[in-house]
Amino acid sequence: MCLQCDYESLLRASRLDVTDNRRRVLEVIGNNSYPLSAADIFQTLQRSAAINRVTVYRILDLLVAHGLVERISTGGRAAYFGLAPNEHHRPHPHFYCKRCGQMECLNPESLTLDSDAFGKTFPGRIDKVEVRLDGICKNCMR
Amino acid sequence: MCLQCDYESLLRASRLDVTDNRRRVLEVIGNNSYPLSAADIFQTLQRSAAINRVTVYRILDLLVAHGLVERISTGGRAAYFGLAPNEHHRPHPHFYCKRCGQMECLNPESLTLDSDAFGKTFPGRIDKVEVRLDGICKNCMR
DNA sequence: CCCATCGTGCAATAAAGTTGCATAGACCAA
DNA sequence: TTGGTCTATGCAACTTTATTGCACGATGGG
Ligand SMILES: [Mn+2]
Ligand SMILES: [Mn+2]
Ligand SMILES: [Zn+2]
Ligand SMILES: [Zn+2]
Repeated sequence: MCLQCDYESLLRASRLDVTDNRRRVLEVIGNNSYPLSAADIFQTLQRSAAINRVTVYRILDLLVAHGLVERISTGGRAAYFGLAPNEHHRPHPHFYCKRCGQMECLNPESLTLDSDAFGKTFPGRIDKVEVRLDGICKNCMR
Repeated sequence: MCLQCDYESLLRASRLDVTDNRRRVLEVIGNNSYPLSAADIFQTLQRSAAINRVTVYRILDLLVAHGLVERISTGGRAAYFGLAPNEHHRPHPHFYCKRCGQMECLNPESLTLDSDAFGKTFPGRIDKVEVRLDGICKNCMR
């Protein structure tokens, strides 16, 4: 959940036309405290007003391409989506429960790694560093 | 590439019957210096002797379940497979080139993170830590 | 008004992986 | 040897997740 983010402004800052659907997709992602799958987002949106599944995928691609949303891989098949790191959100690792499929955001301090130093010596372009822990969450443990 | 691994012994040590197909799948994975997709593995195997696509998937599942092979996620849709960490192979991060789809194994020292300490305080079970860098590889850069 | 562009919907398609079912060989007990 | 059971494999069908092609309506500038 991002209380400091104004989603319309975020869209405009990326020079994207603000449409209802784009704002709604970004809101669902930004108002949630953990990343969601495209199916989750689609279902949530459907509850308030009709939207097409393909439109959701296209908007997700768009928001990822413009750096507003981050595509996060899971140990499973579907991608998850969360707000991309920005001034209010530092990059952080995620935990993925392979039993219930819920993803958790971990504290940015909890696991640190010095990728800047590594990037200096790497002979390619690094766009993103993803740290994911897989396992069974607290709820699914008992 | 693992020069120290005897694939038949690895299978037997996991109490798996040694079949031609299982040995061949494990060999393709172990003899390669970077992780491969199921499709890559299937194609490679086809070149030496016929095998069914489904058999490859089933063997991969089996080897992953027994901890001989590691399933590695990419920024894309298909999973990649590499030898699981063992006494000869320390866990290490990977780099995934989103242009050519090639995955590289990075040096275990290159990016370190203290997940043991974190695990102590986490109220769930952590089975695996995956660190992946996404970007464009040296070859695709120019 | 005309035209171009854009956002969206809907149907079809694609990519990656999974499931159901049949069969052939291995193994074992009688 | 026979009969029974189990396992690995193959093949077809299917599922899940995502993408593409095409149509259409809204918008906005000349
Ligand atoms: Mn997060
Ligand atoms: Mn590796
Ligand atoms: Zn769970
Ligand atoms: Zn490349």
